[in-house]
Amino acid sequence: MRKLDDRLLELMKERNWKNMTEIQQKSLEPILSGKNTLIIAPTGYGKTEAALIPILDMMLKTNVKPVSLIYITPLKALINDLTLRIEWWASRLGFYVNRKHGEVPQKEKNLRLKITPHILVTTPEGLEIDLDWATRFREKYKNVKWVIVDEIHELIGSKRGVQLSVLLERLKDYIGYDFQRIGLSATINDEDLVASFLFGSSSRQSEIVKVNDKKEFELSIVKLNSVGDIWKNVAKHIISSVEKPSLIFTNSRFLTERLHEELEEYDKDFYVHHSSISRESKSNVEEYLRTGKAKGVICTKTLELGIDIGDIKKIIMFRPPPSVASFLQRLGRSGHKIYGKPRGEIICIYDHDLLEAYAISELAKLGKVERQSICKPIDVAAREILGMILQYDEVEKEKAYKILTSSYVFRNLSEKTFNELIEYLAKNNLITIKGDKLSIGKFFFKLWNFNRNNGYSWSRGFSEFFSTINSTDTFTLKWEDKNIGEIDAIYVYKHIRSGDIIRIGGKLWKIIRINTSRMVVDVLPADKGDGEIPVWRGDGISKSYLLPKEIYVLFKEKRKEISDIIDKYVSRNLPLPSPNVIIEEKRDKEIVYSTLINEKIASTLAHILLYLATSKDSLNNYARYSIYGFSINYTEKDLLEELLKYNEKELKRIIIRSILRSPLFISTLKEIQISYGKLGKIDTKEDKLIIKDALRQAISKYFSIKKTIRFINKIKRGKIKIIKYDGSTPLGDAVLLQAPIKPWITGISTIIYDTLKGGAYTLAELSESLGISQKSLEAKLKQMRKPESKYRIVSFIDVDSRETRWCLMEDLENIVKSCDFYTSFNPINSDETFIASLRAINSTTTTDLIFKPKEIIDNPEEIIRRIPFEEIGEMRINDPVDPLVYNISPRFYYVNKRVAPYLLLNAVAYIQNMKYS
DNA sequence: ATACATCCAAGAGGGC
Repeated sequence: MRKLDDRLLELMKERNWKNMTEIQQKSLEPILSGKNTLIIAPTGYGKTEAALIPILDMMLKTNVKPVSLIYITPLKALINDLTLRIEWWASRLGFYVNRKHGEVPQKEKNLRLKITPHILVTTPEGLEIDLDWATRFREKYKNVKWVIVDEIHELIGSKRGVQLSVLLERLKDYIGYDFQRIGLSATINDEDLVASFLFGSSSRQSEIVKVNDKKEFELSIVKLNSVGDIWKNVAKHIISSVEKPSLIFTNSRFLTERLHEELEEYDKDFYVHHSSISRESKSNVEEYLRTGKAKGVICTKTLELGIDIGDIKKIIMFRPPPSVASFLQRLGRSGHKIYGKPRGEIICIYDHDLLEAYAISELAKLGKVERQSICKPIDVAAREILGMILQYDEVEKEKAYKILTSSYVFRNLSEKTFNELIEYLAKNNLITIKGDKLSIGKFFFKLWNFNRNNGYSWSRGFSEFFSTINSTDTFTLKWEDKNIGEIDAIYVYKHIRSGDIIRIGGKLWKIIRINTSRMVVDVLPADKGDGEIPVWRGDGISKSYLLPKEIYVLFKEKRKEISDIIDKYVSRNLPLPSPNVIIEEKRDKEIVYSTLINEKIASTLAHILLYLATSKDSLNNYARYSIYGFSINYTEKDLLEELLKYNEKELKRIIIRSILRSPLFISTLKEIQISYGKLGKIDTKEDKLIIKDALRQAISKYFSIKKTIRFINKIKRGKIKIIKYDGSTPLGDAVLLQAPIKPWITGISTIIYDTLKGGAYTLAELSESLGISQKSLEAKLKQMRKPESKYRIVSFIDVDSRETRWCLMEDLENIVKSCDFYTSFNPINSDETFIASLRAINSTTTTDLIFKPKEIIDNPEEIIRRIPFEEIGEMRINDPVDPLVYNISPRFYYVNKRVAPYLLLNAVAYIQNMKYS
């Protein structure tokens, strides 16, 4: 074996290294001989040094010029950590290191132009920015000899990974050198796939090195008694089982907060960590872990990967993780020292939790991990074409196509699709095609605007162009100048009012002010009160495809750990759960088909049933799906049976149509259309390219057409048996716990109706949550208050904020009674006398009614009786002694007389509020 | 009661 440079050996001594770890030794040879290398080992095995040390050795031995090495890693926190770690070695050898991500101070970033770093640590987005936009620094990249991609398993299945794979090809083409590629990864299923993905068009020899991963771990699985207060039981159990310091993983942000609320009753040394609390609070919590202050930290996936958080004694998982990969990552956060054995516990609540827990632990022991799937998102190709044009000003078609197809992901992108794509981009003026040259189109910098405040309402910040991650609207919680956390905008609009107490980051906060234009909620610390925990909306975590198969094995082997569940089937004379049996359970409002099934097949079937139900029934239908089956709330007919009548061709058509109707497809469409430069409504003819791409992306993520057809064929042939049962099963119960899916209804008024339901919103809030401009929304709202509207709405004045709010007519009575709008409908003085001026629709004469607010409060029916027409065209109030009131009185248009009393009270409350305060 | 996470302008020119 080649001898490492003496200076490196010295440094190892300085670090007190007796030996290099196994993975470090194994990596030396392939890297030193210039091979592209994929290094696979669990966290904590020293993978970074395994790649770094041989590269530093080569850097010492050859006369390298900066930038020599690019180190790419997916998280900002990792960049900060790694920079220090790399700097330790590099600075002692005379090499400069620089980091780049969105939160690095400008000053530090500017430094790299003065002193070019030998090693640059950044994200995929950071590389994108440099190639596309950093005109000067880009030149320095021409010296790059090595690229390391860290945590590659985190990138591979996502658009970020696709983006990176193209970027590497762009880099290679730009510098004209086939640099050496090194990937670092945790245990993965398909090593060869990851390798091809990373190595792309490089013609270097390649090698995969890995350590024989010991799958040893200590794991206990407990099921808690669900009698009594389940939260108290969980808290008590955790208190008895926790070992300082522990990580307590949950599967949602809500649950981390909820669990903390219970645990802090027993012990103050528990903390919360998830993505919606501020960076500052997160780093505090991480510090508490390292210093030993924290007994336990309750967290989500945020702590699955990332920076060193010290020695964790025990991992507690509150309900099973969604996949084996995630289980191993979570467990791997304990026993971090190389030969330490990870120790953990899974707390189960439901029967199916127990099934998943045993299945996951079994799979982990067998060394089975989920396979990654790579899809071919054309929207990312579009972005990369644009990136190349930014880089070169002008790019030949041929060159753009060649670079794209040299990446592993787009290797099969046909010339036809490529041409369709660039012609479409040209049509939308994102690019201009002149002969065989592509250049930037006049719409590009309007869409990707430099100054969002001066831009059009639809324009995006230019910086967003570099990221493939789409972000949702959120409000930032601020206490004075400090960021506390973030809450979904929709949740703020629907549930938060000033004065409320909320719980976030494990602390209570009082809402002081909601600023919708700055998207900021001002809060103050509160020390008591029942804090409401916000709900954040995500995509839904899908469960591993390995689970239903492995759970079937557990049942086949009649494992004693799940004997309670087996008994429930045996005692009901039912066959044990299997992929070959569907138990059709008639439940309260829905039919549940319980079985063991791939989640994507279940999802496809649920969507088909929903589609069939909505075409027969109403818009109130919903369906559910999970690995335990699917359900539909339509009981008139057996829709699954009906499905068996169709032939394969018809089936396929129905499946596509159901998918096109699903919110999953629609949101995918909305997400990607911006990359194509398409704003507003999609046209089924004009925008076929986007529709096709969205359909393919949605299908690969959420559905499975082929497998579903095969599944239905199996039912037809009797290979899958359907058993009707007039009762319930544990798997059926699991299906009913899933959130229902609802049809996407075209037609803006239904969407407005759905959004308004149960609440009252301002125009700005509605426009924000619906993504419709205020102007067109207002026109629609005015239409919807007219008597002929299917969904009747009304507006009133929110006296506290003096804004107009809109709500459903049917909801007004409840809103009047709710404490949220108390001041808006309860006049300060209800003994004053007012005159209501009413005009009928299409009439010019007005009728006046004299009333005191008190009379309305006491007997609203009386004033309704005095109104001479059913529908009021215009209504406002007057004061017999103060004629000015008429001018400031709010006007109400198209009001049904049944709700008029409430609006009169609203007008009085508003006027008195103006007069007296 | 419900369903996670990640990312996001360079660099010239002016003022002190």
